[in-house]
Amino acid sequence: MAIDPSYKTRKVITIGIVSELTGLSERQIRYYEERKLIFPERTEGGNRKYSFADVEQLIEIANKREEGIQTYEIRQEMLKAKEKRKEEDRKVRNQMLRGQINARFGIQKE
Amino acid sequence: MAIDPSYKTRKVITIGIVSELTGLSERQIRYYEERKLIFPERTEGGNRKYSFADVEQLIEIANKREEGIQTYEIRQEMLKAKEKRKEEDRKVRNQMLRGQINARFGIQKE
DNA sequence: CGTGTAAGGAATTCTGACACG
DNA sequence: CGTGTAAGGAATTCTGACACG
Repeated sequence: MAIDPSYKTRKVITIGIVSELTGLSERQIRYYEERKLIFPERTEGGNRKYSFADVEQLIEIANKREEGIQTYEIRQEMLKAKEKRKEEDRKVRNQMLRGQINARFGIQKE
Repeated sequence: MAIDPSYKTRKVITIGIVSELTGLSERQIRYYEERKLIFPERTEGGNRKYSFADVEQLIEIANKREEGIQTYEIRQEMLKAKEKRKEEDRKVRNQMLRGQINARFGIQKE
């Protein structure tokens, strides 16, 4: 969740390729960045770099746009989903912590 | 083995990024292609596109070059390894075929 | 053999703006 | 709001060649 240089999340694809992969115009892709729906990295020279995860994200955005959903709403949904993931993460951490405690001090029934 | 548009094998990375990822110069990367050690695709405009698998391949090549192995030898090793994979594949297919036959006509012991 | 480099040109990408709506 | 486009410039990539070794 912090150090993940995997194939899916490494930002290595230039905008032209992303355009081909998604069917979106470069204009659209840049605009969705402006609306904070996507967050490419940059090369030294300033060119955008995307990951496969970004490509998938863009395809989802394209689908929602086709349904007439506005970028602002899409952003709200994304933020909501992010909160949800955080909540899930918190629960898992608690579970694990509980597990650690039980392992050390024995299992208290009830 | 034929239709695999996965993150690992999709050719989507330009040579500049590959250079950063591998630590090799663009000159070296192009030369290894000339020596048939790597096979990028091309954009419409003629620019090279590599996959993550290519990047890994290049790193292996770089390691072997550091050991002083010549590109010709590296190519020979690659071809040998490829033959080996084909052989393995052939065996697996035979196993599966045998399985099919047994499933239909019963298992002949000995 | 393997790699660096300068050369000239072409493909790619960038930003800010105008347009339409 | 979301997208197209022309504009000018900068970053990226391409090929073929010369150099060294």
